[in-house]
Amino acid sequence: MLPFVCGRRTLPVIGQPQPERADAARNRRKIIEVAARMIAEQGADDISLDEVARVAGVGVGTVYRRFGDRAGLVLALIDEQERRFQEAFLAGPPPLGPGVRARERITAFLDALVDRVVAQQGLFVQLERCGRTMRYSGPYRVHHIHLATLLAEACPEADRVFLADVLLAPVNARLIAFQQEERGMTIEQIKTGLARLATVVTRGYSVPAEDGR
Amino acid sequence: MLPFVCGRRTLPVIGQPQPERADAARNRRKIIEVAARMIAEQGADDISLDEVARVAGVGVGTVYRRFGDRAGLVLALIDEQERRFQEAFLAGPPPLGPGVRARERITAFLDALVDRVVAQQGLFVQLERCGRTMRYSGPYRVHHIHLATLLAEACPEADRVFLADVLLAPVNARLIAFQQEERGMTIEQIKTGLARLATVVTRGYSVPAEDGR
DNA sequence: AGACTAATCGGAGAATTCTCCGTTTACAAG
DNA sequence: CTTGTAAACGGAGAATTCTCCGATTAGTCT
Repeated sequence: MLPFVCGRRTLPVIGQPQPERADAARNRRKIIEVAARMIAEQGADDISLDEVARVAGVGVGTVYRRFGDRAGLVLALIDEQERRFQEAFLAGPPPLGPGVRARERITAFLDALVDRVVAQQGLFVQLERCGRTMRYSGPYRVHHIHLATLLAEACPEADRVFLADVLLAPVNARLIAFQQEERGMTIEQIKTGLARLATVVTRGYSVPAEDGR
Repeated sequence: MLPFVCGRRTLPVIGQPQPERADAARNRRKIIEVAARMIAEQGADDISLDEVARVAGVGVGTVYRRFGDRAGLVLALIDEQERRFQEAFLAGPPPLGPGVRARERITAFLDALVDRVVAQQGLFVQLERCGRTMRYSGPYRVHHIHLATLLAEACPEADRVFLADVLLAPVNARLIAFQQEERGMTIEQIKTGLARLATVVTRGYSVPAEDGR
């Protein structure tokens, strides 16, 4: 799976990445368009790549050449909104962007991340269903680095790499769906819970644990 | 998927659950045996149910009749060890079983759960790959109730239902695999991190959050 | 323009998951 | 032992994901 395809283009052996050929770029755009429309109409499940290819007027091989596999296409669709989100928390207005203390930004980030996941819930669920490492590729790594950086500022004592994984773990498309459907929780309740968690954690890690661990 | 199959037997319309017919029980056992052996030999990925059926000497239809789908078979294999684990934390010796204060049991439980997931890591990963609600079925619910009960004792102020989800979220086969392979963490480090998290959280939730949330 | 080459195209087909349904079998009642 | 019937069997086949490779085309170099 995904032997050479990475992000937008095939990796060159060495040197400058060459642009995609015109027909390839056209097909990429067309496939993304069609897939996005079909998902908007009938949900992210039950989308067969065969059908996407047929509607887009290309062969199945082309879909797989462009995106590697199902997860690759899903990730491409996620990436569209992801870029905007990343800009918001990296350079947008506070409290999501810089300008306030780290603790506040952590809460704002988790809050926005919940919205982010809910906005493309079906796609995020698909991402987990697919290729095995996709869950922790691309967007996850960016979120992790960002959160770990904020944690370093909020509680320097903590193991920020592990703690960032911990805080990101509950912001999971399937868990959120489960909490909504089976526990009857609202998004607001989930956000509130995460905010309190972040407060407790950032505060708690500033003092050593009682058993020294 | 899984229209009638639930746990070990087909649901009767009403009244006492009837035992499986002899041939059905024999096939169930044989399929589980064969699947377990194949997984021990070649890993949990790359197990085709067609092949399991062929080796077990039954038709594919039988496999699906017994277990509903791939996830059902995976869950059945998980259940074998799960029962022992549940006995251990419900009625076994402390600190996993009863006899010490809740905080200690929470740490012991997370510790044991990590071992539990690692012991059948491939199967747990499969479980997430498969049917969409399987991740939060069976074992998860039991773990959640147990942890929520302990949390109620350790920090009565907290929203124990949500908090239990939060503490269970990082004990995830794929996340652990990712932390091991890509972050170079050891199981020991993960356990230590979770223990500290549990300490911080149970301690922190005993006092109200600063912003009142 | 013409030709060369490397990238791309596309669909047939392999592998896999799961469904359907005609046939067979267990087992309980007479 | 026979018979009735509900349950189980099993394999053909539908649907889907992904691979392979001969045919085609875009872009470049004379």
